[in-house]
Amino acid sequence: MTTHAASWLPLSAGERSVAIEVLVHGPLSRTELARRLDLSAGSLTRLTKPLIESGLLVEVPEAGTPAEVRQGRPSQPLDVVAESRSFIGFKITADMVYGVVTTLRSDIVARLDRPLDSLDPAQVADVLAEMTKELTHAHRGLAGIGIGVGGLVEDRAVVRESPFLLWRDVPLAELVRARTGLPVVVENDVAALVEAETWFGAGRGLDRFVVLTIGAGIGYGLVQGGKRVPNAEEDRGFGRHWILAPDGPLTPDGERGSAVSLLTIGNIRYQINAATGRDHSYEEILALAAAGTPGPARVIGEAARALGILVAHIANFAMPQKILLAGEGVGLMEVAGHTVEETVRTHRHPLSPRVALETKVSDFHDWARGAAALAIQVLVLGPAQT
Amino acid sequence: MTTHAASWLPLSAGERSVAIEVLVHGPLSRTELARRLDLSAGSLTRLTKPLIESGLLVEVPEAGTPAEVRQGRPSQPLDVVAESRSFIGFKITADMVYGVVTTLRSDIVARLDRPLDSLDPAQVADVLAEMTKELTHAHRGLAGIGIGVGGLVEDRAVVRESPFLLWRDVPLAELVRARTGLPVVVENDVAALVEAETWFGAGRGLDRFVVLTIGAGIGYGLVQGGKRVPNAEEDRGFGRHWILAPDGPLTPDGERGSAVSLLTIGNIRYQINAATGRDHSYEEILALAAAGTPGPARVIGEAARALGILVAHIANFAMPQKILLAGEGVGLMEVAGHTVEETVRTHRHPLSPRVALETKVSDFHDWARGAAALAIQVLVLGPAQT
DNA sequence: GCCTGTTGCTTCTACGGTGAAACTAATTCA
DNA sequence: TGAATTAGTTTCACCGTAGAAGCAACAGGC
Repeated sequence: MTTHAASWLPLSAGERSVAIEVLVHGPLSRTELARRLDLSAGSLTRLTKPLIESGLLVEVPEAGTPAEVRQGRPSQPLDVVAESRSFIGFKITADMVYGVVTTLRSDIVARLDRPLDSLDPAQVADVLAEMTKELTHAHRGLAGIGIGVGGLVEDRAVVRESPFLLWRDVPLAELVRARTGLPVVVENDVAALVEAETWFGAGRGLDRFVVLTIGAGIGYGLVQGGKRVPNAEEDRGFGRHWILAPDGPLTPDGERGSAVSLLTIGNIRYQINAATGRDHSYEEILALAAAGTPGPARVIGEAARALGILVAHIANFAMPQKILLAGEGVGLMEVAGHTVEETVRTHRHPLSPRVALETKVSDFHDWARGAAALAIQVLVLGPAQT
Repeated sequence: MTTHAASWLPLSAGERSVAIEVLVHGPLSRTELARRLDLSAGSLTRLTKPLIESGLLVEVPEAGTPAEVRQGRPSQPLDVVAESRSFIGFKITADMVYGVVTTLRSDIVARLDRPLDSLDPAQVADVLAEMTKELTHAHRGLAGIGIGVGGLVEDRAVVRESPFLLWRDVPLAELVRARTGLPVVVENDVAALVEAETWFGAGRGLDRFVVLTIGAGIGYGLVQGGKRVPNAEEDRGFGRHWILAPDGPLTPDGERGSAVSLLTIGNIRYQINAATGRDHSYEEILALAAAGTPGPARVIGEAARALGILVAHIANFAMPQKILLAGEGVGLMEVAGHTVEETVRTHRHPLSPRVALETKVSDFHDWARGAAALAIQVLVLGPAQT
């Protein structure tokens, strides 16, 4: 079970679609795969054989449902050998690198963080290489590295511009590849999270899907036809000009009443500080709001209504089958989720279906996991597609 | 050149893609087609041969550009014989039926309107059959009929519910087919317009495309991956709950400050009437606003700003490559287009690309043309796909 | 005028992926 | 124990495709 990643890379189109279907949708029998992919039973025997021989798939002993007793020969589900390959994901912030090791299924099996003393690209690459080395000891079969960075990334390799890291035109993928010898994929952090959720998370199998992240900034990712719509020009300037409440608060960052002003953690803290003169953490503010303290309750209430309007707009105009709210700043859903849902309702046609809204408070390891998922994609699909 | 539509219907997947490419993107040489469809030159010879033999395609004598002198054997462009088939499109309103005859290219070659005395389905079908008969005399090779109806349409055949026509569960396609013997496609009018624009109009060849219609109501059509996203549940209730100006006007129809209140023809006239006590036509109001008359100028200005916000939202969240404004109520673009564009800009990130906005004041014949285009699609693609 | 280079299209052939049908395998049920 | 049922395999014939070679039609240089 030692790795030689290239051995299963040259997959034919048919094999690839089988691999992806099993990878994303869990154990599936050949018959079920034939149904889903619209192929004949014979083709499935042919396509699965090399995948099993290469060790990517295995026959598993009939997934858990002995309750359902059916007549006839029992099916023989196939599953990916999730542990056969490992992937590393990094999320780089201004002062820390967060790292995870995941399986082929994008399950996190290890975490490792490291402070950043310098933002010099070479030194950052050194840190990543050291972390990789450390992780290699514990996890065999490392097949690739994914790196998520806030900023504009080109060709999944070069950081064209990152205001947070003060980088311009840094060939990060090459720097890390040279130090580790592993294939490296670099991507904008939001984009990576969106891809990961599309393949392995809330957006699994969906055609139209939106990820909205709230944290230090606002992130927006649109998926259609199972593919993320690229939006090269914007990167993370999202939400600065999405005016949700024309007479909303004025903050240091973002237009008056914009999504950024109303929803980002920094600006919510700023509003509380401006109103009370005291500095509170985001969690404290949520707790105060939940307890009914007037100031925080007002700010959080306003944020919830703004979020409701935002979600309604997304649902009305992009028509996704599901919207995922992610990031560190979606805690307000717990405190004011009902306000959000109510606001969504008033901004939607009564006959339109309820918006499938999923909330996932994510930490930096989730962002790192997103980057690792990208490495999985590239390895399975080959560098070309996606 | 007489018709037997079925003769070229059983197209293979390859032939169909060639037919569509030529149909939608004008005369193309075999080499150019090979490039676009990613096929070999040999395949193109094979695929085009039966299409030419069946009379769907012809070789045309090198399209107009003698300026461009290239070395080597000149290419031999192929084009559809647009006149080889005719299609009828109908748009049914509460008091009129608007009809057009189009070519395969969706060019209108004739128009014919008829008042409706009764809304009884059978009598309406009688009128349509009569009009069809009349049109048959002048235009040979009639291959199909498309019908656009405001309301909810199922399976492209049955009008499930139309508040305008007071219909429920009317099998209109069957009624008309039985009377004419021609294949009939029924569709919601906005959906038909969207399809037509996607194939033959502003959205030609685009992946992501939005049509926003303004008239008696608001219509919204989203196209992704070249396909219209179905939105069965809503039909034409669009925009009633899209709040664009929270303190906007209150009207008989639509929520306060909604797109419907601010933009539809009826509600703009209502606002002017409420303010001045006098009744004006939409065109008169636009003229008054253009002349600077305070009341109309204010209402139209407010409408333009609302439209700008709406367009910005669509651009921000659905990220289309182009937005088409259509319908009878887009005349305000001529009067206040700059206000719209300016408002769009302030609601978008400065680095995001300008929204490709196209305006097309359409009359009822354009709606009928949309329905005819649907008939073309169904005939070329076969009844299954789309 | 003629040769050459270039580009477009056609013909022919070998190949690979596909489904249909016949067959084997493993189970339930009577 | 055998019939019915469902899963998976093997074999084979069939297309659709690309690739190579060849033919066709033009421009440019001599």
